[in-house]
Amino acid sequence: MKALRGMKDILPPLSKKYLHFIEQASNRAKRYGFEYIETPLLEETLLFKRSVGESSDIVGKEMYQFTDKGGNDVCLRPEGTAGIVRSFIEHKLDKKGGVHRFFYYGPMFRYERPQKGRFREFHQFGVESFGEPSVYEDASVILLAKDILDGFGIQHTLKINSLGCPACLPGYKESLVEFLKNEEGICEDCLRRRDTNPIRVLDCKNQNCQEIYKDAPKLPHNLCNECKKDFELLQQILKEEGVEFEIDTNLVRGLDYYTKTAFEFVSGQIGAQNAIAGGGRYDNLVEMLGGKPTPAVGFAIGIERILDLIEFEEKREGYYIGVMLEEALKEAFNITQAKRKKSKAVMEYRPKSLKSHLKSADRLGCRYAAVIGEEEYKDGSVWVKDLERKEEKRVPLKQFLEE
RNA sequence: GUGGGUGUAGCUCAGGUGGUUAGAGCACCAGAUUGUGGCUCUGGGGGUCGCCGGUUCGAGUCCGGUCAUCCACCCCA
Repeated sequence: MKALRGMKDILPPLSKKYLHFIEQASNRAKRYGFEYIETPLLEETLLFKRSVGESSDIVGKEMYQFTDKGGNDVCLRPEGTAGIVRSFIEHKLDKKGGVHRFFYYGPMFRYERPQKGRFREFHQFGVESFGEPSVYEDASVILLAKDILDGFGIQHTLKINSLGCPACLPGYKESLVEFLKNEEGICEDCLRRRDTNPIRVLDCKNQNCQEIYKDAPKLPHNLCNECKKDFELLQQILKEEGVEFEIDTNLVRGLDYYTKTAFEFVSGQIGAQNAIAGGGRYDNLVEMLGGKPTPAVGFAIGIERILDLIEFEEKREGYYIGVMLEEALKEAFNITQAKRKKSKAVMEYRPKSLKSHLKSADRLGCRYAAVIGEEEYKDGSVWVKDLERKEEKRVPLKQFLEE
């Protein structure tokens, strides 16, 4: 038996790195006022069709979708935002008013061809902020993402763009479609996009298309006054915070729910799948899913892609406890349990040579090796060596337990 | 969904034109050093050579298929 294609077990030492990341990222999110939320991995298919959008590749061809035994059309979540918005509305937080900030992490599922940095089951850490229309919140969310990346010393480039709002985006789409109609030689995908979701042509990877779109109308040049003001203020805030960024007028993101601010953090060190975090504002989504109109902004970080970029070394920690004679086992087990009340303690049940114990203690990453040999057994003491400082001593059991 | 690379020990990989019992290094266990970790030396345990089929007296080696994996396209975190 093997794990399914594109699905990976996370075992040590990688799992240590994983936990470490979650811990650090969670702490940073809490500093910004975000609280933990967990929603089901399985949701009604309709939720993603309505939010992520049927024209997106994610919903169009990458969902793990099936009918459950009750006849419900369900699917494994391909992303985190939709479920949280559903939960936000279901628990009537939209009616309650005020600002609600959540962070989450966990597995997402997309049926894609696996590749470097791309798996069918992958993990995201993300945040969602509801109820705050101020562009300062967009900036906060971006700064939080950057804090997390910087905390791990991850090199990155930040790209930002503004997609506009219902007041200006439709007009832009029209002028873009008009432009596309007069051009020849655009790829088949783009022809399809022109009819379903025209702004998606902007991030087409086809070089020929990009050549053509150089003359296309640009998103930031067609914003309404409010969107324009916000986009400018966002840039100003970022500059004042010393954040480097570039404006990518072709950044549109693959999920249909984004409005206004869109951003992406990319890394040049992890292969073709270079987006390590992405997000933006989605002021219409709560309403689209049946809630009271509520502005919102958030991002998601790809954990696997981050883990590829961070170094994590565990320090020597705790006790290794072993015996050199069978009779001392019970005693050793007792002190192991006692030590576990305060620190890490691992015990070897097989009596063996001191040399062999030290080797094991070293390999297990323990700071101290405590061994009971014949002499210690006789006079109720234990031999302890600090593997880091290379200092050793023989102490009475009682004293050892109090250390 | 499309293209290319790769599947031999826990890991990294050798195994010209088919030929006896399939190898190395690292890792693991033990001993040298009978109470001192990372070094050295010696010994030991480990393999359905991805899987199925074909060719052949004989296949790790050749052929076909299949699966897995990696990388890229695409898409995205």
